[in-house]
Amino acid sequence: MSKSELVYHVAREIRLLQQSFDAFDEAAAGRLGINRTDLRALDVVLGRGPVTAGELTAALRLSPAATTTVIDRLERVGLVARTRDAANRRRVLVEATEAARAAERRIYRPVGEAGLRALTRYDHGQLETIVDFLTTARAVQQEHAERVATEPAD
Amino acid sequence: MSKSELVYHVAREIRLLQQSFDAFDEAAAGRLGINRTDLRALDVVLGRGPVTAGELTAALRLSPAATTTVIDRLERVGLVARTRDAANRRRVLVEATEAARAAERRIYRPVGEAGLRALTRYDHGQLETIVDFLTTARAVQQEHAERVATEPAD
DNA sequence: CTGCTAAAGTTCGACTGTCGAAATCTAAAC
DNA sequence: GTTTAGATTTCGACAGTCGAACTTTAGCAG
Repeated sequence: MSKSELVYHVAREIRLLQQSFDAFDEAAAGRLGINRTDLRALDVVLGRGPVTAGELTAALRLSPAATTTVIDRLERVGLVARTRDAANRRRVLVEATEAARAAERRIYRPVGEAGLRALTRYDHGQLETIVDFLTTARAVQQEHAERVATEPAD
Repeated sequence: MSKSELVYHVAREIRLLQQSFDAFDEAAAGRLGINRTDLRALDVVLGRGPVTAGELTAALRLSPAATTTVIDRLERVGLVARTRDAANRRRVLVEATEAARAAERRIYRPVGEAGLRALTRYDHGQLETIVDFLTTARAVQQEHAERVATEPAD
């Protein structure tokens, strides 16, 4: 394959990879009977441990009002528990339940392990190339997201 | 950096890359004054040329009803034109306007070019590694999306 | 032709997720 | 002890999506 063909493939594969992540998230949300926003919230809670409602608001970039209902929904299906912070009773702490951690194991662990296994196929230099590529791609993407967001409207 | 550190970085960078794509789409939608669904629809129309409402419904995985309103919104802001197919007057053809193509040039072309430039830094073998990585990652992701979607509920 | 059935979109009413503003409850400052 | 500020929730309104019913057009059987 020529270099320009490879470049074309990279562009194409990136799109497909995005779509496959999307499909995975959709499947995970469906499996848990929750929507995508709630899944993102659960991800944050599972990843960072007990978190305040305010932190969740910031992490999800939602309004405080919306975050309240997100927590309500997750609590109602038993994936999250709400407790008032003993040290500062204005705060609400949101924590993943055992059911949520079990779901995490069932859903995310297998794909994580498969990912790691797949990466063992690459040698050290190849992994460096991959990391470099991912970092560069992200930098380009962020730079242009910034440009598009700030550019004059017309 | 050790191999296991590199593997860790790959996982982390993938997450960040996803987020940066998300941020870019958000910025693009904001710039055009439309929502994310409408942006996806516009993407399809720009990419495939004139498309029927039914094809759009399939591509976006929306209901026909929702697709109608997507087209309504895009038409109202002048990014898309609706015409009845002369050959089969039940069909509605949706076509990108010149304004939409101009927006595409302003928003997407610079990032596309930057992406291509960035890829020229890699030699042939490195590009092969990158393509292989992307293809593998997608395969893993798709396989597990399938698993999660079909697995028994508990 | 005529009438019937299927196809492609649209309209309508209901529901869900999100928001801004006002309200509630708690902590801190004076 | 009253006031001010902080964290979350409640409330009313609005946008996006859906399923079901409806409209228009095509294709076909008689």
